[in-house]
Amino acid sequence: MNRITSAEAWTGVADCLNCNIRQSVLFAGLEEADFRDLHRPIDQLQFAAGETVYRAGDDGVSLFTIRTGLVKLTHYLPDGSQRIVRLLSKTDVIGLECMLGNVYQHSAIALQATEVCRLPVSSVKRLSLGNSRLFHTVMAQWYRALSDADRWITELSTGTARDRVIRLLLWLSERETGNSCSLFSREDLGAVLGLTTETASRSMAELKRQGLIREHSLNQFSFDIVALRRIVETRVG
Amino acid sequence: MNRITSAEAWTGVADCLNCNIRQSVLFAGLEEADFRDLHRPIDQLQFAAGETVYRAGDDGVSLFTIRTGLVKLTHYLPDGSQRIVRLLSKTDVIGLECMLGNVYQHSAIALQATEVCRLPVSSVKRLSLGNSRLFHTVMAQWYRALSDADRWITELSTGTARDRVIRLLLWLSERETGNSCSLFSREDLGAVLGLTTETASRSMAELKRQGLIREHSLNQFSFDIVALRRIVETRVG
DNA sequence: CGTGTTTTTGAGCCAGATCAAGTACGGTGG
DNA sequence: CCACCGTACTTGATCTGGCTCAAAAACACG
Repeated sequence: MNRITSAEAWTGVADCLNCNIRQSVLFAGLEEADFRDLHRPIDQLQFAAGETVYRAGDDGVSLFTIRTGLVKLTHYLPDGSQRIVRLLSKTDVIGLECMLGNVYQHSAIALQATEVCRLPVSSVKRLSLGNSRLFHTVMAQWYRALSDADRWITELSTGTARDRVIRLLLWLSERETGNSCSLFSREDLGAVLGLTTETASRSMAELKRQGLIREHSLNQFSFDIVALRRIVETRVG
Repeated sequence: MNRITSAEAWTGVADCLNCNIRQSVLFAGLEEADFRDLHRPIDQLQFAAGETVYRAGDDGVSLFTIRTGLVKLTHYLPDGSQRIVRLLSKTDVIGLECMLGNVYQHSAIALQATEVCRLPVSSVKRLSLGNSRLFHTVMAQWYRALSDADRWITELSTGTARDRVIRLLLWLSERETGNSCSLFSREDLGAVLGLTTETASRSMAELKRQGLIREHSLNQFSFDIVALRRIVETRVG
């Protein structure tokens, strides 16, 4: 297997000790000595929107920490359609499952330009046993993934199409700065929310018409977070 | 806090070394010496259907390994209704989140008569750091919870009401012996599948009428697993 | 500037929600 | 033992949000 496949761009060897998002990242708890222990360097890679980080069933030899961007994990259904089971962004780890199994459980595809650090599973396994802080960080990543999955079920798979769209916009805005977010294709939007592409499109159009969201450039939206939150939280009351 | 609350029955101190489901359980990897290390004994508790194991927001001081039975994790929505986010059974661990946070994230309620072992979080934390097998087992539990959540999204929150019901029946039969399962109230059924109670009821009635499932006693169903599987897997083709 | 792709919009239909009765069941008390 | 009651389940009638099928519009790209 080549280090640099057609679908990715190697952008350098990571300098973890001086990482600018280090405090929130998997290797936060490591000491200089630990890094000397790593036999292979940590590579930084870059993916354009639409490029594949890994495919379900691939040999799981690496974990990835997302530095910037947005990645979808998809599960393909027997009929060929996809259901997106998670969206991951800054400081999330993908591929954690290969600390246990041998292969990736989902396909991971970038939805925006995305930068990641690639970590060898073997090193993470070895180091996390002795290092209580890394152990804790790894477990925190599991917890985070599970919490996200719970939110996915309660917020993005429940309620009307309109509400689901709003909750997703709010969710996206949490991981960006300010009251805006950048969205992706209507097809992916539908696959996230368990709706058809048409319904996803209609819901967006409706929100735009009502002035609840504004699109200043292609798929770049801004909105009044408080107002939107009020809409989806006010049920009965 | 009392060791035995009104909603639970203490049934003895667990003898983990001779546990009959030990190979599949959290403390599988522990040695005799480790058990001597535990300051408090491991209690076994029993819950009747409908009783609460813990509530969302409670202080998370214990993990529970399920020995027999079925437990729902629910998330209450602002309007007072519930959405069930996971169903757990034999060898599953609930309350894992309190290895990181301080409180339980969901309410855990028994759907059937349920036996559990109660493990002090502090011990699991302490032991899992030094013991590579326990570390691995704990992580495997996270993985399992996450895989279940993924199935929940793709199988139980997607497709027609009928298909969802069938997938749930198949899911339940996996964790029981043979081609049968015991079900629970229609209200909970709806909360699992994201459907109304009425639709859940109608779907069950329809399956009965079509002879695809048989109810030999109250909420005890048997069916042809292969036939049901064919129904939900055959989409397009 | 034409061609393929994605998004939007329209019209009609249907699955599931809602509202409303009716029925079965388990428990309780006379 | 039976009448009564509360709860859960079932069934019916109607309504509607989202799906389906189809076409137009906007856009991306060579």
